[in-house]
Amino acid sequence: MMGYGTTDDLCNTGLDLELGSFHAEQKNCSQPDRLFQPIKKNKLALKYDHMLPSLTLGPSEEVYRSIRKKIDADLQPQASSLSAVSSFSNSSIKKEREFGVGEEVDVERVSSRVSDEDEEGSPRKKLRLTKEQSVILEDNFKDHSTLNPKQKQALAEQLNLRPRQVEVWFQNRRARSKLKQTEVDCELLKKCCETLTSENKRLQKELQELKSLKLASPVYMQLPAATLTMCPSCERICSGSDQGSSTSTFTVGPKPNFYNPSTHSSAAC
DNA sequence: GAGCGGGACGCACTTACCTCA
DNA sequence: GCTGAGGTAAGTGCGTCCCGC
Repeated sequence: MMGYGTTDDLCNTGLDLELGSFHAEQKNCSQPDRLFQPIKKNKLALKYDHMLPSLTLGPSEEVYRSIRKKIDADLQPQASSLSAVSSFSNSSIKKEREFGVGEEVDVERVSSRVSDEDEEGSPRKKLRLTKEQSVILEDNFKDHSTLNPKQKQALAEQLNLRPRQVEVWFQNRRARSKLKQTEVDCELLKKCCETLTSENKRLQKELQELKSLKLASPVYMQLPAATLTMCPSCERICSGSDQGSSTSTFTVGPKPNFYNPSTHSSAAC
């Protein structure tokens, strides 16, 4: 996202933090996605799918365990690295993942928002993505922070996850990214605020000094202000028209930082 | 062409689970 | 073993956009 300048850049030339542009970027990215319309499904059915009684043709938990044991023994060496290491902490959900990948993909084509909750309505369990899966997802996120349905599907197949899981991961990743960016923005604004505060104090002080100076010696104040410059190193105010002339300089103290870089020339001192 | 309903999608907020100190 | 904090996958509700009628 957008290039951030240094704190100094921001504070000296105006604030340009572009807060919120991440959002805009997201929106723009997501627009083309909608050109691709997947097969649609009734919204209500979608929303309450997980509450409907379900008929499954899968094995019971006990049967599953025995089958699982055998499959583990038979297929362990051939299992893909991704599916083998990625795991839910709950065996029943693990069953769903490892037995029904092909079916799940078909279901997801119909709806990307079907709950991952298993048919028995058991409480959700947490999937931990493997390091490899995370790395691949991160790589894809670097390329594009949003996915179109085709990309989602492809990635899901590559990672042996459900498209919904890929979608959720991207959503959460975008949220994390935004949060992180907000923190960075916040820090920048803080620093900027501090800089402006100190600058304000300094200017107030200078104003006070100039006011007292005006009262003390009104002579040089009769000169047009635009013709006055001050060298910060030697602390002398010079008339712009006769720079270099020692007769027209005024020494002011203690340390008024009254200096215009655009008109300043070190030769004036 | 305007209006409307529905689907898809993203985001904000929240919950629930897991890990670790 | 218990506990609280932090991380994160997943659920929910809402707003917006697009499309078909």
